[in-house]
Amino acid sequence: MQAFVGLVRAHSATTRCFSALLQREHGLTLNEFEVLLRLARAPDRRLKRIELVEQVLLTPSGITRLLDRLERAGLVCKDSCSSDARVTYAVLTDAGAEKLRAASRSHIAEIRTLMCSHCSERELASLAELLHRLADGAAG
Amino acid sequence: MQAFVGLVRAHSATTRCFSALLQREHGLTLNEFEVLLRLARAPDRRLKRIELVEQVLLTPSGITRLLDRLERAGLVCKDSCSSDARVTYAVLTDAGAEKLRAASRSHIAEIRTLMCSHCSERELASLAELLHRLADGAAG
DNA sequence: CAGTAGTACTTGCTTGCGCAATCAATAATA
DNA sequence: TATTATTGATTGCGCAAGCAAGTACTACTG
Repeated sequence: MQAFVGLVRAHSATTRCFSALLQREHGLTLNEFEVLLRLARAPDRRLKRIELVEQVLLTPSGITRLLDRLERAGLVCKDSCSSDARVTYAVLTDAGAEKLRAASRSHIAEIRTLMCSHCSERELASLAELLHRLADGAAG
Repeated sequence: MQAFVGLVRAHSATTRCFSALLQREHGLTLNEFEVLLRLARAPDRRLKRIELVEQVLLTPSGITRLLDRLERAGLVCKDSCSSDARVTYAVLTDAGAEKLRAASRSHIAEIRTLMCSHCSERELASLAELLHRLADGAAG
């Protein structure tokens, strides 16, 4: 129970920190940043929308709108699938990759500072492990 | 970094789980639930708005609106402060206390199930500790 | 082949919340 | 005592995201 309250608090505290910074400096949401990150790591820098839904834990409608915004900004573009006309891919553009690089610099530095200044390397590792277990438990 | 991604994922996964249930069964947001909880624990079941801002980690405007909703629902009422005319207290009503009791039953059970089924008692304790440290680090 | 499920997205509507600006009341300074 | 800061709370506005309903396509079943 305490753990859960901690989770909610830690999330809103850190999130507000980071998203304010991301927003101000690069005009990106945390979720948008994560989507760009996932795309950058994906083969051919492309993912189906439904894969993003699972990875970023938004609802389908959330993903649709998020990608709309990124597309309007030129950071991402759509592509269709030849084998299944229902699916549309999201593809990271060069501009998107560049944006991600720029945002990563300040953002990741910020995260490291905050996280590391309060926890040891070892603690962070176990924290990450526990959280992933929780996330999978709740979503899957 | 992994820890941070885990934090975001774990939060949105668990949060969506719980808040969907709370919403459906009791018409409460997670934040609303937390506010009711804090009020119930406070002396005289009353807190200044600013105290809630700190405890629940919303912005002042968020608290104002949240309390508006709770007030319309009759779960909370306002009270003014005799020594400082700027502050207004939020006071838990009997209906609010009753609502909290009802919601707690299912909600807390749900939380325990999810959390405990994936982590040991010991792990949860350290998780809670780490998260609180992070939250305080980011907010304070 | 129909016809029924099921899947991948999209769209309209609503909501909760943050930001910035504002007001009112108190504290601090001249 | 006047004036300026500071603090607690509220309000207008905008935005991200969830839900529910709808569209388009594919896969199963008789």
